[in-house]
Amino acid sequence: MAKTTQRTERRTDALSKERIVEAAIEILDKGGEGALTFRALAARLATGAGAIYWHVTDKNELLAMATDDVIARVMLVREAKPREAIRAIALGLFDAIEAHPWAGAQLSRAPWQSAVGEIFESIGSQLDALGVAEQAQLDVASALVHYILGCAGQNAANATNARLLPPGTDRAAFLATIIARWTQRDPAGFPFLHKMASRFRDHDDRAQFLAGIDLILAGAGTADKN
Amino acid sequence: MAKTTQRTERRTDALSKERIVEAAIEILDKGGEGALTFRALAARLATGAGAIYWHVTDKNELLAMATDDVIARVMLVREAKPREAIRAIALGLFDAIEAHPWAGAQLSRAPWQSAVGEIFESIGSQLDALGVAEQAQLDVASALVHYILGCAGQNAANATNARLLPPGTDRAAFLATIIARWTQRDPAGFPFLHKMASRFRDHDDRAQFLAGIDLILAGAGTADKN
DNA sequence: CGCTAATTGGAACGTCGTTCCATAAATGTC
DNA sequence: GACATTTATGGAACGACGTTCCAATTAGCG
Repeated sequence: MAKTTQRTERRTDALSKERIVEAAIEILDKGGEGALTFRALAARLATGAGAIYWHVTDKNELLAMATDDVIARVMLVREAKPREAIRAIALGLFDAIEAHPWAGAQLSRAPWQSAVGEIFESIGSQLDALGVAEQAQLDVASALVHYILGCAGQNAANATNARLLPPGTDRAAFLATIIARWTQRDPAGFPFLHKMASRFRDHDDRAQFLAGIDLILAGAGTADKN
Repeated sequence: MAKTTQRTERRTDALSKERIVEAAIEILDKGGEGALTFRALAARLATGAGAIYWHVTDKNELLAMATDDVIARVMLVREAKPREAIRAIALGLFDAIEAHPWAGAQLSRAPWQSAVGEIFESIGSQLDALGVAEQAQLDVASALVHYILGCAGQNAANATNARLLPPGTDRAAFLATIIARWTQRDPAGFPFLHKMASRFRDHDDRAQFLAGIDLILAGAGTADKN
């Protein structure tokens, strides 16, 4: 018996799921979501498109694996205080999605990905220690995850737009354009947007993201504990 | 002078932005996002693809207009109490997205759409009356909108999956499958998901969505006013 | 070495968004 | 009413994509 089931590498440059995902992430980071093509991937790996399909079933699977890969690196947070742990997880996700916007788009588009399961678990498992009643834990975890996914989608869209805009355009000008477009049709009909326009322009995305997390945690009745 | 700039209809079945958007919505509602094609649209309108491009610049624009159209019908809420107004807007959006899942996907993918501006305004303009401090209004409105967009994307994904699954599959089985897939890799590593699995299965999406809204409003310090 | 199964690379298929263009219909001008 | 001009139409054609197919190559094994 004792079949040597041991997998020996065919050759050093052999294709594998890992190498394919790695190359896909590089392409996505450099060129954005639209740049990931089986042809581009095949060119970068110096092979044909058909060979890739031997290791990967789908473009969906490929995107899912790339996203899981990028997100998993961030979920390793170990903070003692539950409140800080949740904030650290959230901020880690925010930074990861800012670095890899395509992953944000993928998360909000396919919320049943295993990465979302890990996010759910990481956040939810802190709620006990935070003092959230067991009855409310699902609601709180779900609200946090949905809020994070919403921000993820928005960040991804921002990055995509930034890629399409002339490179010199800065963020303030971009936001001003958006608000102008929103309010131009009926200037009197958008008092709130007008009131907020200035604050909108020079706000810090990251700080505002965190403010949303704190808002939800505060709503869970954990304002001044932990 | 007095040029008769008055537009007279070319003929009764003439193409127009309105008719195109209307047909697009019908296709999207019946067949989902993947069914909207310029060819399918041309067939339904009994014309050619090129003719559509005379009225519409892009598929993006088409999807944006369809989404704006479907969302605008919902933003007309007029409630006296600000808290109830926000809840009514949110629930209206939830129902609209459940009826037109493709619109949810589009919203979370393109958050600078004018529909999002209207959502922002509708919600934000209630915060004064709700007693939210002006300094916090942007944070609260932003958290609400992002949460809603996150749920929108998730609902859209659910609907798409439901379309792909065998028609008999019910929601409980689907959720059980997801959770099983999430937790199978390392059963001991996902205590929270296991603890929540049963509650996950038979929860009411709409109620949970509203719970998230209330959570954020509670965090804004408006728990027992209005 | 020779056999089988795993793996490769590239051609080919069908579909999509979009562009192009030769018409046709409405409008403006005399 | 006839002609020129703008507005609008519909279908052919282009290039890119995801995916499938398959002949050729290579690794493992007796």
